[in-house]
Amino acid sequence: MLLAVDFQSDVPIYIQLKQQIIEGIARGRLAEGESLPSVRQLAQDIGINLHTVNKAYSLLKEGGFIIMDRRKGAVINTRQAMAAGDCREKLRDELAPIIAEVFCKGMKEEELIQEIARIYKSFSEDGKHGL
Amino acid sequence: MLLAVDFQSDVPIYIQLKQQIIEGIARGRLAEGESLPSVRQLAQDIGINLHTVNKAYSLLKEGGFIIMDRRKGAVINTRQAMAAGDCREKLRDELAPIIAEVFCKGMKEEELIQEIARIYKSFSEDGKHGL
DNA sequence: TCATCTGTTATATTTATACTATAACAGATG
DNA sequence: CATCTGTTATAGTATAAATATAACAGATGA
Repeated sequence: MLLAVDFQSDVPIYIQLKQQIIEGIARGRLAEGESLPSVRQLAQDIGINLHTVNKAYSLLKEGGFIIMDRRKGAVINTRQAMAAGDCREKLRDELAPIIAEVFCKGMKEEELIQEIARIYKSFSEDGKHGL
Repeated sequence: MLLAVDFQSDVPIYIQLKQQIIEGIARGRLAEGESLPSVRQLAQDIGINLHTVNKAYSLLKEGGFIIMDRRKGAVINTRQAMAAGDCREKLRDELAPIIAEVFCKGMKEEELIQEIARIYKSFSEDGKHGL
């Protein structure tokens, strides 16, 4: 899978990597059991330091998205393992400021939900091919 | 309106202020035409530097949420007519990583939309009292 | 066995951002 | 005229991001 890092972004590189890999899993481009490049390889490919990649992998491991295997490297975990833990509260804290802003800007509930549904479906439909 | 700053949070103080004020507008606790405290007053109340408050106000002004008036200070702006196209793209960029994560964790579309609707309604219902 | 790859850890440095501190200026207020 | 306002400038400190090297133990394949 191709990872594109924006060095001008105010989003830290290790966060960009983490997000893109999670999106890759959601879209089925990274299937369960598949291996990610080694921290050194990926760092070299992108042109960044291996510690930056390692930080992204550590977050993914912490979130249950990957498992570190001494032989196979970073392996995409099972969906069941990813589902562990409740994410509702974290989700609300992340969404509230975003929704408040578009609410003030006059976006209607139906428009917002339509936008959400569109993003969600973009994952589930891509996933059909990957799984 | 009461502003509660979490000094332990990894979210910068000026972002917390901005978000809470936008939420205050969304919930109708800050009505159109109402004035916010002066940067010096608010900074003293919270116990932070006036520049931190000023940064939050600058972002709110930039986003069209308030208007700086030499006499009345920071005044809550009239509900903005949404610049639809511009807002949508930013919205998608912010939502995609969040939705990808809960998608991987197995949250169904209906659950997600229900959660979104709940947050949205919490604004529109609070707004009934304020407006 | 041995060279090579792996993740992991440690330490140090540079850079950027967040926050604070102090000061000053121009416009508005009473 | 003293006092408040937002705004700007400058400088300092603290923390986080990213880099640069280095080393270690486990695993791999020749």
